[in-house]
Amino acid sequence: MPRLARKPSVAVRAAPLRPPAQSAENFRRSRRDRAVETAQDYVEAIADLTGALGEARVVDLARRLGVTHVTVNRTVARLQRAGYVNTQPYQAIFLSAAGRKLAEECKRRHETVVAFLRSLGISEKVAELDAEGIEHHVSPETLAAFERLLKKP
Amino acid sequence: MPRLARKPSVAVRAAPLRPPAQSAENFRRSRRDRAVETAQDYVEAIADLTGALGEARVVDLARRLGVTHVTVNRTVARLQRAGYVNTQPYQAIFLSAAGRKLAEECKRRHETVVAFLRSLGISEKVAELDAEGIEHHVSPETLAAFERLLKKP
DNA sequence: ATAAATATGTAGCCTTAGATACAATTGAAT
DNA sequence: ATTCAATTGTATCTAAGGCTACATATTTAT
Ligand SMILES: [Mn+2]
Ligand SMILES: [Mn+2]
Ligand SMILES: [Mn+2]
Ligand SMILES: [Mn+2]
Repeated sequence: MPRLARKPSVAVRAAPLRPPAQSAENFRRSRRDRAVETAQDYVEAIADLTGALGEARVVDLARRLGVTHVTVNRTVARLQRAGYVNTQPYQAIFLSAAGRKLAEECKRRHETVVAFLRSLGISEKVAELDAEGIEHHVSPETLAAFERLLKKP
Repeated sequence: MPRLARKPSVAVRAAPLRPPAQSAENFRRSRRDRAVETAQDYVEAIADLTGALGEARVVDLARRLGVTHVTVNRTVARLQRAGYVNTQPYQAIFLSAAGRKLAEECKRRHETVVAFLRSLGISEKVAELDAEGIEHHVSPETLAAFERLLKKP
C-alpha cells in the first residue's frame, strides 16, 4: 500500500488538528507530573505516619502504599538523594525541611481535590480513589478554582 | 535511637489513620491507571491523526506525543501485541476494533474533562494541559457527575 | 541468655518508557 | 535509473518502579 502524501487535500481532513507542538507540550507535562507522583505520595504518607505514630517505618509505608518493603527501600534512598528525607540504616524515615514543605502542599491539594469531588456528590470512597491520581495533575489555576467554588457554592 | 512501640498510646496519635488496606487499594488503582495511560493516549492520538490525515505514521505520533520515533515504535509494537492496533513494517498504524472502541471512550472522556474544567472558568490552555493527565484518573462515577453538571449548571 | 519473630537490607530479575547512534527502507526529485 | 531526503527499524544505554529470594539486624518472647 502506497504511503499517503504528507499534505492531503482538505477533502480528506475530517477534523482540525491542533499544532503538534502544543499537544506535545501537554503530553510532556503529563509525563513530568507522573515522574514526581511517587515523591509526592511518599512524603505525604511519611508525614501522615509521623503524625499518627511518631515515626514512619519501612513496613508501615509498604503496607500503606501497597508495595513490598523492597520498593519502599529503593524509593526512600532516592528521596534521600533528592533531599526530601533523612534516614539511616535500620532507623525510621523522617522528612527534611524540603520534604515537610512538599508534604504540606500535597496534603492540602489532596484534601482540596477530595472535598471538591465530594461537593459534586461523589461518594467518599470514589472521591478518595480518584483524588489519589487526579491530585498530581491539578495545576495551581485549577486548584484555585476548586477552592473558590468550595467557599461559595 | 530506639524503635517506637508499634501500638503507641492515644496520646501519641495526632491524626486518625485510615486502615492501610484501603489506602493501599487507592494507591494500587492509581498505579494501574498510570500503566494504561500510555495505551489511552496513543489510541486517542492515532484516532485523531487517522481522522485528520487518513492514516497515522510513526513520525506524526512522535511529533504529537513529544517523544522520539524509537519510543513510538516500541510502544506501537506493544499496542499491537495487546490487540489495539494493526501495522506492518514501514506501513501506517491503524486501530483495531478494540482500539477504536478504546479511542472513542478516551476521546469522550477527554472532552468531558476539558469541558468541565472550562465550565469552572479555567483557561482553555490550562484545561487542556490538566485534562491530559486528569482524564486517566476519572472513574465512571466522577465522569457521570461531570456530565450531569455540564447539562444543568 | 537464647530463640523466635519481625524488620531491614541486598542481589538480581522484569517491564515500561525515555534517549542516541546507526542501519535499512521507502518515496520523491533529478 | 540514480540519487537523496525522509521515514522506519534496530542496537544499546539509562532510570523508575514493580517483584522474589535470601541475608542480616533488631526487637520480643521464652
Ligand atoms: Mn496520589
Ligand atoms: Mn495523596
Ligand atoms: Mn492523557
Ligand atoms: Mn487525552
